[in-house]
Formats: sequence, C-alpha cells, structure tokens
Amino acid sequence: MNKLLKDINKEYYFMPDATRGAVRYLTTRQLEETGTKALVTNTLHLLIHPGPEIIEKLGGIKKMMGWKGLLVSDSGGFQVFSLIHSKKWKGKVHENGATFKSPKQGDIYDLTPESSIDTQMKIGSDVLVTLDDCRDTGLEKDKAKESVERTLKWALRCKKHFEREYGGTKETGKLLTCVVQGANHLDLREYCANELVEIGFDGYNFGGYLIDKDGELVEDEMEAVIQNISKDKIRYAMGVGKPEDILRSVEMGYNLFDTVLVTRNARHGTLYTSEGEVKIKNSAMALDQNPVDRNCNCECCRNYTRAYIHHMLKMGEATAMVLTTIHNLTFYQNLMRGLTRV
RNA sequence: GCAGAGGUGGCGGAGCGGUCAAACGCAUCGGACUGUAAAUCCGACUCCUUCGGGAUACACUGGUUCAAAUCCAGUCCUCUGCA
Repeated sequence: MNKLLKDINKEYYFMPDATRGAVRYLTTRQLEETGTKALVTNTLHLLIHPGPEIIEKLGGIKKMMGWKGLLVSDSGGFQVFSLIHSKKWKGKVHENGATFKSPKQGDIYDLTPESSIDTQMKIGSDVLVTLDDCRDTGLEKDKAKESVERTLKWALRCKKHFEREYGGTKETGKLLTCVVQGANHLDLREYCANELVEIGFDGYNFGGYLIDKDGELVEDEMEAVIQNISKDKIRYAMGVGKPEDILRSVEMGYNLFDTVLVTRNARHGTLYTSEGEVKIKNSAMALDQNPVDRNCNCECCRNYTRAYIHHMLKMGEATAMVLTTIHNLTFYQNLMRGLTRV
C-alpha cells in the first residue's frame, strides 16, 4: 500500500481551512505550534487568486506558506454549491462543471473535473479531491439522483485525467480522493459510495451538507456511506464539525475532519474550552481574570486573561483574533491527539 | 450687549402638525455561524404587560389645535459672527 496513505491512516486529523492559502490570522509557525499537521486549501478560491500559473511559478502553496505538513486541496465542489447554485455568484452549473463570473473582476472561469485536477496539481497538494456536484441535504430524490450521477461521472473524469495527464499516484506520489453525495437518501448514499469504490480511489469523503434543519449531524447518511468504505482508505468527513460531532464521526469510522467553525468562531468570540463553549465577548467576561481555559497550555491561555481577550476582541484588535484562533485550534488539536491510537 | 443658528433616546444625527416610542450610524446586550464571499450576519435596546396592548417621552413652563418633537410666547442653556 502507498506509504502516504498508510501514514495518514495512522492518525486522526483536524485540518483547519487555509482556503486562500492561509489560515486566517495565523502565521505558518503559529499554526505548527497549535499542533496542526494538515491543512485544507481551496481550488476555486485559488483559481481566481492568485491563479494556478502564479502558484506554480512560486513553487506551490506549500512552498509559498513554508508549510511542511500535509496539504489537502478541496475541489471547489462546495463553492459551486454555496456560491453558484445558491446564486450568490453569477454562473451556471452544467454537465461539464461550472462556468461562473468572479464577482470582483468579472472574469469568466470554467471549473471542470479536469481543470480542478490541473489546478490542484499546480497548488501542489498531497491529497486531491475530485470535483463533485454538492447540494443541500433536504433534496428531493430526483435531484439527489442527478447530483449523484453527475458526481460519479466527474469523479471518473478526474481519475482518468489524473492518471493520463500526470501518471496518477505512482508518478506523483499524491493521493486522489472522491466525494460521496446522495443527500438524505440513504440508498443513494450507498449507491454512490459503491460506485465510487468500483472506480477506485485512495479516499472517500462524506460530502454534501452535514447538518439537518435542526442543526443535527446527519449520522444516518454518514453511516450509510462509511459502511461501504474500507478502513485502509481515507475517510474524510468534509465540514465536520463541532467537537461532539467529530467524536461521533470518529466512532463511525471517519478519520479526517475540517470545519470553518474553529477559526470563524474564534474571530467571532465563541471559544472552545474543557468546560464547554465560552462566549468571550459577553459582558460577564469583562473582569474575569482566569485564562480562557485553565486546562489549556496555548499561548493565549498561558499569558492572558479572559478579561483582556474580551476587551481586545470587542475593540476589533487583530491580536485578539490571532490569540483566539490559536486557542480554538489548539483545543481541537488536543482533542484529536486524545483520539489518536498510539 | 447686538445679529444669526440651535437644544431630539447612552452618543452622533434625521424628522418640522396626525401614518413617531421617533429613520440611519455608533455604543450596549444577546444569539447564530459546520468541504470560509464571514474582523460576518440576525435580534433586542423608555417603563410595565395575561404580548392584545397600556403608561410616560423630543431643554423647561405655559398656550394654539380634535391632534404638537413639529406652530406661538416666555424662561434657561449652547454655538457662530459683530461689538
């Protein structure tokens, strides 16, 4: 078996999102200090800025960031869903991918299964993701079926392109993972997973929207997928999640995770601690001289009080966002460390 | 002292007879955020309420009017010119 795949499957990973080639507010060094071992970056964002050609000339995102850990690149499928399907950006999703206009420059872009792979190759990630047709979880069956069929077709095209154009894993050393769709139709989830296994990938990622209307993790959907996936493959639960949701997903058998909640909540004032969520901007924190989490040894908790973080974050000081991001990420990485089999 | 302008909710600032408990900003107080268009977004923000409403409110005191933050008079303040 491929060594990289084997190594990845030794651990559980929480991967902060370096969407545009940076985890907001943290330097690469600070990122390392939180215990972070893997990052996710985004094809669609990087396709627009700075563009694959520039990234390639600069030696790839890892070199640009000075990042020595693992780098996963998301295919842009989720952005097609969240920006183009939902009409926040002008564009169309069609059989061949998505064609859209960047909102600031107005340039027209095409994201196809092949161009997604090409861009990810130029990004220089270690683990690639096939372009998928991501939709909402409460989707009617015919639409869900459509998204599954398209996702399967695109996955196959990605794989063929990855192999023909680049020589596949053998030549590149990179892994190719795919995304399982099917919304909340368990039979479709199963079908999609099995068809993808038939094509053959290094990893099978749970895709789509992972929270139902009530904010509950779609465990039955996740189960329907994971039951069909071999443990020697990557099982990435895309967008999962809150600490308790990660724990549930780990029980099910997933081993890679990412969510924007960690860093976004840090910036917005919701901090994760050993005693639950702390809303650091709440007035109750104004005179609290305890660290954010007394059981945490991160730079934020070692050196500063809740009251100080409260004040700085309310004032919009960037330093506060740096510190809260460091804290939340450290909390998550400690959580993952506790799960890793020794 | 004379001549102008003005005094509105915690602050800035609209409104200039009824549809005003008073736009909009800011501040404050909550909440949300799940493969990041997010240092964002949503709500509350006079008091009481059985959530239908009710009671006080636009410097102060009177007045005109069915009705006044809005019109009139006086008082007290503030700012800008000229002395």
